[in-house]
Amino acid sequence: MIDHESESSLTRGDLARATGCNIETIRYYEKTGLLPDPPRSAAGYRIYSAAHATRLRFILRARELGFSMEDIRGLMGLDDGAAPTCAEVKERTKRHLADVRAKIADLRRIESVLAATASRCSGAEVPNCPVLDAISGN
Amino acid sequence: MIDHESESSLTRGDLARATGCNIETIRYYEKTGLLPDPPRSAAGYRIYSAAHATRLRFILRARELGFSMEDIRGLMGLDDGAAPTCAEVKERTKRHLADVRAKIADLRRIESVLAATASRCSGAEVPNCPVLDAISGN
DNA sequence: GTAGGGTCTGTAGTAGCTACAGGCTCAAGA
DNA sequence: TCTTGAGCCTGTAGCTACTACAGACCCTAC
Repeated sequence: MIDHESESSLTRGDLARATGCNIETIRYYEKTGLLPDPPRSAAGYRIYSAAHATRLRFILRARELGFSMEDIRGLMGLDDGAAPTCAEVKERTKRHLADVRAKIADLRRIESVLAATASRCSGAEVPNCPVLDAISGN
Repeated sequence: MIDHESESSLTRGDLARATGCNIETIRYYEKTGLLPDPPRSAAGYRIYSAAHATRLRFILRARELGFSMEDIRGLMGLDDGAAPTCAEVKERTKRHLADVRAKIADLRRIESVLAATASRCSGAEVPNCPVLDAISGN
């Protein structure tokens, strides 16, 4: 059906394998507009090009860096139709970086509480559990 | 309807105010079994006791520490019907602590990439954006 | 009596996927 | 040529942990 000799003509499965992305995720990104609807074969099969693969890799990398789909839409200029300026990208990145740092701070606080209470715990079959007490606020 | 002079007879709104928990969240916790179904007044209004408030505070504190609802169910002995031993609690806490540390490590990796790329970004209206290049893998 | 708040139920929405069911299509082997 | 199995198609439901309604009921105070 699809010419597999041409390197830039991919089925959904091909694209999934080429990018390591779950095949259902690709459909999801299309549904939400992160990926454009690809052209179809006569039988209705999606036909992806190398450009789709490049764009999907961008999305996946941005997701690895913790950007939300909303952020990614912005980074790709899908929110207002125009490619964002470098200044806009920097602004978005800085906002995201601040979020990441806030999350790290939260988790560190949690970590220290957990580590402290777990270390006080004998692990024996005693009635008083320091972990449960700590959660209860005793 | 409900005797507000007795300190351990609360409506859903009372309980929400007393614990700082969203009123809808209380219903959600009941639906999922984290909180027991309270008795009802003649008109069908829920009547909570001080025990409910204590239990809800435990749940909220555990959530603050990042425990999942599944974890909390375990900590309260709702998964197998019996209160967990101290050893079981310690084990759960250690597993959760490992998760938290893994998340911190992830976020730190993300943070360093974001900080490095953002700092390379001029913020000018130039065509080449170091952030987008970094995401693209260039 | 009535106005206002509170409460009740059920349902739908959020993010970011993931996992089917049931049907169609395609390529390869007998 | 027929069949078999893999792949693709669509729509829908599930996940976590909530949150936000609508529309009906109830309770209290004036």
